[in-house]
Amino acid sequence: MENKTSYEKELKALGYNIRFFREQAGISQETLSFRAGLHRNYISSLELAQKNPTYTTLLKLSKALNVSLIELVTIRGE
Amino acid sequence: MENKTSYEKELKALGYNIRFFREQAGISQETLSFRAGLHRNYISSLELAQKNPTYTTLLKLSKALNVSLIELVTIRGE
DNA sequence: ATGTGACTTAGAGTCCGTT
DNA sequence: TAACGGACTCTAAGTCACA
Repeated sequence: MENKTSYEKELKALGYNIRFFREQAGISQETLSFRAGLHRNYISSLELAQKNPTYTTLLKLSKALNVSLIELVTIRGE
Repeated sequence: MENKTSYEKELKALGYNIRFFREQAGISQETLSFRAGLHRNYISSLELAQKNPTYTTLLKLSKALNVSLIELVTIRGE
């Protein structure tokens, strides 16, 4: 992907949150990928902020992690 | 697109909200498209729930409409 | 168990014209 | 002004191999 200029901060926060909630749930990327119906490598890319997910993908992730969409996209620590 | 089964409801709510906040702001699809840096026809498709925007596109819309992302995706009236 | 690179294909997003 | 159509371009998203 590489969208270095626009919304880099938001994508990084999203990736950080996905990893945070996933580890809090004590599950691997692979397990999350099963639950969300996404590919394991794609989960990895999202956590590393290398991809820009679609709205429905955000919904899948929020459902699989059992957190609200707002929590998923919240920018923490600033 | 056509994703009739999954997240149809959420996409319709999003489209409805975009239109609602746009009309509340008293601006045309074209004006909104300028502000958001998106194409006029694409705004139309989103309002009609025919497209599934990316995360950064949601952010552009929320910024252009001057509403929070949460307000944009809230499912009302049920 | 996760990251990366290369590749493929479905769909996001643009642009044209017409209703 | 908005909806609709088709034809595009680019990237989201899926799959595989290997580190």
